[in-house]
Amino acid sequence: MAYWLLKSEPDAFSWDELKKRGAKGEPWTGIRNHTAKLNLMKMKKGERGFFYHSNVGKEIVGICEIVRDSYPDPTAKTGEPWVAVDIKALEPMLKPVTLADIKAEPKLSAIQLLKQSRLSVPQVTDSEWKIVCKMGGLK
DNA sequence: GCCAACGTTGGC
DNA sequence: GCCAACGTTGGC
Repeated sequence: MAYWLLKSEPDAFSWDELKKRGAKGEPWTGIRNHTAKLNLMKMKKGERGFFYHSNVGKEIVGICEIVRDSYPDPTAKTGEPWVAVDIKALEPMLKPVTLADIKAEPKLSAIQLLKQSRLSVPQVTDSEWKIVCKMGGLK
């Protein structure tokens, strides 16, 4: 079981909007970066990710679940290699975990979110996942 | 194949 | 609004 972090600017697509999609979820399209694409391709149905609001908020607001393995991104031009997955909202953080919180936690100093701040789909390790869940008030 | 120029992302 | 990081493009 791998864990992920999905960045979204809430002005473009927020956690609340994802929640409104319900169990059907939402296609996660528009990734145009090869590192992020490789991560999308590794995602398997049933795996989980943190939903992070970039720019506005800068905090992890909830947990989402991958509900469909990667498939060709319908918003890509023909012949382009980009892929998408579908995700749905699983549960909100009881307390959002901010970027400042993450930076202030020594155990999270190696998290890819901090190491590669521009990567829109970084991976999260098992131990990082547990720490952030705890910080967010979840078991 | 190198590297300068440029564009984009995202934190501050 | 600025700037650092970094990916991409294009000239050589």
